[in-house]
Parts: sequence; C-alpha cells; structure tokens
Amino acid sequence: MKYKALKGVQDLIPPEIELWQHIEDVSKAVFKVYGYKELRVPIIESTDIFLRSIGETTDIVEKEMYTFPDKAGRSITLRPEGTAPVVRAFIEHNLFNLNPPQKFYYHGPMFRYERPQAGRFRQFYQIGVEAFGIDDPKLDAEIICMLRHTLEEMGLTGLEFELNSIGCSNCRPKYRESLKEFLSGRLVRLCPDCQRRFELNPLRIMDCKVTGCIELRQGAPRVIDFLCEDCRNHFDKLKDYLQLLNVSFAVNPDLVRGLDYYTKTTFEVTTTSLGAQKAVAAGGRYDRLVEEFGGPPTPAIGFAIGAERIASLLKDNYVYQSSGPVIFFATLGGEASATALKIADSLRTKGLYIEVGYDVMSLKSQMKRADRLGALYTVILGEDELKSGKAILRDMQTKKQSDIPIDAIEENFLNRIVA
RNA sequence: GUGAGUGUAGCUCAAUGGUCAGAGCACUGGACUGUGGCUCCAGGGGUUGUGGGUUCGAGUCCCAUCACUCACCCCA
Repeated sequence: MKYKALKGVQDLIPPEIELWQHIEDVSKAVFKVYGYKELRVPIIESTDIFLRSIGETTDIVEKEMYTFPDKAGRSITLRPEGTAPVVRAFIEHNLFNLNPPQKFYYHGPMFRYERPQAGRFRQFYQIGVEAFGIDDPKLDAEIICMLRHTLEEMGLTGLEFELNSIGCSNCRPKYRESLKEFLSGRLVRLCPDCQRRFELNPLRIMDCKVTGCIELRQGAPRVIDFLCEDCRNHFDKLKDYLQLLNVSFAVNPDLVRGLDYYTKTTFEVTTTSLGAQKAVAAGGRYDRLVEEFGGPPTPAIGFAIGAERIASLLKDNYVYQSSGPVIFFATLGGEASATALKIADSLRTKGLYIEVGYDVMSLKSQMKRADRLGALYTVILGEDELKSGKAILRDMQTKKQSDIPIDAIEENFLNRIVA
C-alpha cells in the first residue's frame, strides 16, 4: 500500500463514527445543564505555553511534544493537552471579568509523540472542561458529579472514582522533603526508575508497581497527612459533598498527577476492562496556573475524558441507530431513471431520506441494495410502469406490492410522514 | 526511548523447505431475461509488508528495514 496514515493516528470511519458522535453529543448535552459553554481553541500554540504550564521536567515536555519551527522560525507545538490553551485564551480575552465561575468545555484532538499501544495514540481526542474563579469545594464536587453523570449517560458502567489531595504550595514542599527523607536511606534498593524519580518527582515513587518498591515504601509519609489547614478543610468538605451527592469514590493517597500545575484536588476515573491504559478521565484543581500565566489570581479546576478509551469500552455493546431510506427507487431504463430522480430530489428537499438505484445495476441488485440499506419501501419504475402511469410500491417488510400512480408518489409520502 | 510478539485476498485465517498459495465471510453474476433476506453454483480479486541472503527449490530458514500489536517509561 502506497499511502498509509502515520503511526499512532487513525481514521474514524462509518459506522464507528456514529459511536464517536454519540460520545460528543452526550457530553455536550450534559455539560449544558451544568452551565458549561463551548470554547474552541487552536490545536497549535507557542511552545512555551506548554513548557511553563505542564512543567519542563515532565515527560510530556521532555520527549512527547510535537514541536517544530514555523516558517518564521517560531517554535510551535501541537497541543498535548487542553488546559494550557484554554487558560491562555481565558486570559487573552479577559474572561475573568465575567461573573465567576466561568465554565467552559472543549473537545478535539491532542498530540503526543509516544509509542502507540492499547488506548494510546499519537493523535487522540479529549473532551475537557475547565471552571474558573471559585475555590469552593462545592465546585469540585459539582464537576466530579458532572463527570460521573456524563460517563453514565454515555452508557459506561463499572467505573472506579479515585480521589486525592496533593496539597498546595504551602504544604506540598514539606511533604516532598519528608518523603525524600524517608526514602533516602532506601534509595539504593529502589528500582532504577524510582531512583530517577527520587530527584525528578518523588511523589511518583508512591505509584510504582515494582514489588520491591511497594515493600520499601511501607510506612512512608502520606501527602494527606501533610495537608495544611486550608487544604485539609477543602478536602474534607469535598468528601462530604460527594457523599451527599451519592458519588462513590475511593481516596487514593498515591494518586499523583503527572502535570506540575495541579493543586489540592486530583481525581481519576478508571475501569478494569481496558488494558494497561485504564484511565478514562482525569483532572484536578490548578489554583495557581492562571496567575502564573499572567492573569489575576484565579482558582480553577478541570478534567478531560479520553474519547478513544470511552469508545473502546462502548463499542461492543453500542447499537447503531442509522435508519434506512423511506423510499428506494429501483428503476429500469433511462426515462424511468430520470422520472425517479426528479421525484427523489423533490422529496429530499422536504427532508425525506431517499435513495435511487443507478442505471448500471440490475433490478435484482437494486433490490438487494434497497434491502441492505434498510429501505421501508421500494418504488419500482420501468418502461411498463411509465406506459401505464402507475409504479409498483413494495413494502419491504411485508413484501406486499400495490400500484401507485406516479403522480401521487410525492404527495402520498409527504402525507404519510405528517400523519 | 526500551522489550517482546505478529505481518498471506477487502475482513478473519489456513498452507511438515517441495506442482502454478487456499478456505470462510464480503463483493459481482447466474439458478429466478423485471423483484431483497434463505439455499446452491460460478466469477473477479495476491509482487505472501519491503529489500537482501541461504538453498536445486523460500509464504516457510537467516539478516536488514518498515508497519502493526502488547507491555515498560509516562500518561487521557
């Protein structure tokens, strides 16, 4: 094959595309009742937008970004995630002047240069939301509740909600030091990856799956125990609200987000029915990012849903809805074909789904096509029918046929639909 | 970036190193000169991912390369 899609990217084609439309439609409908407005931001941004927000030492920035110079030599990056561009747009258009909270959603492709595997692609689709201007844990609860609502509405079941608080700029550094102190004596016995994490992101060590590391970190300090009063209150209230809203969740003290900008609340939704890439949505609070981007101090929280993973969970049980044409015109001969085409065109302008056969096809193959398409009726129109002025109307379900005056076809079907 | 596995028809897969590479599904046609689903029959469709090598002989063995898959790192 001469041309193929690039590694890690994929075409979405019928009928599967319908599932994707379902996922987008449901999320839009649910977001709407929570007051979220759509925001469309470019898929390319200045590279430094991601350097500053995601963190220069994260893997995303270090090795996963599609970065290239444009024709004027500026460094451009295909967005690896949606929060940074939304924050940039939020500040650029002074959206903080609106009454808080300012609530937005977006959906579209993201790009990361990674080795593809199950549930991971180089171009992947996220549906995300961001809410600005309120640091009340009620907003955290609302947004997590909205996420649950969205996923359930899409038809997902058996999801697990995990929750954590990773503190703020007051309490996290203290925890980080305490953790490093605890681990420093055991450093040489940790796996090579964790030895690297020790300097880079020691919190990640708590997430390591190597059995030796799991044993070594027994009794390690937990971030939850280091929260300052503000963070602790926030987290406690959030849990209360979630209980009030009947959202079942598990506190996972080891839930660490990969991006630098998160503060306080972090959460993740996982499923047991995918492979290693089992997170279907994740998010958290980022109270400092807007200010760091040059905007006014603005607390914020958001999440993103991984559309590929949702699609792969839903695809086996999804029932495709696409309905067939009301009429299939099976014609024989040029004159009949022209007559049918004209009637079909007229009915289509009235909003009816009509298909016509083409002259190269035998009647048999036209009938077959009508059947495959799921047509309700087939109108058979040949030279005999033109002569008598009456076409054959075949009900595809009952196989019953009757004559119908050619002049009356249009009116007949328009009335049928109205009635 | 690391590791393992797999590349044969549109799809799912066969073929102890030995004729000119097969089957099911799908597609087209016929049985039914102008009537769909079921059945039967026939037909079209392949540079066996690509390039080298070993051999009298390679889909099969070896090397390289590309792609796909899964996992690691990391992450939705």
